[in-house]
Amino acid sequence: MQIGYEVIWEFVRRIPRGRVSTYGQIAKLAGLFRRARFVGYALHHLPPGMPIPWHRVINARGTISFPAGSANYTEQRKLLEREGIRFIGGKVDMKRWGWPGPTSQKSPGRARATRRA
DNA sequence: ATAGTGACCGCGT
DNA sequence: AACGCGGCCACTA
Repeated sequence: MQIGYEVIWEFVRRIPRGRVSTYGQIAKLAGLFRRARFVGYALHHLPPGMPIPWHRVINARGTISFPAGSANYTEQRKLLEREGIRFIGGKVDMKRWGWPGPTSQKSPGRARATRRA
């Protein structure tokens, strides 16, 4: 259970504040192409107190993977909204808050003329 | 060693 | 848009 998780945590740590990534994307960045589930496992085994922004990782559908209403769900959503991420119908607009990748680090919100109100 | 279970994903109804 | 299904793979019983 040692090796492997740390690599994933490292990438999760790079997700900028106010943005979100997906299990699949993190897996891809870490060189684990089809292993999104492994990323979920890595976060599940994340030691308490570790300075890793685990809450910035959600699933590809733009929703939180915990059961709605569960303590974990509430916690993760609170942390994300605290960073300015908005939920619409329980979903996050990945076009707007999705993290492009390690190279790009633009700030959301002010962004594009995606004439969203 | 086999079978079941997940903080998943993407494609086809 | 919501659901179902198969693919993935580490971990546990």
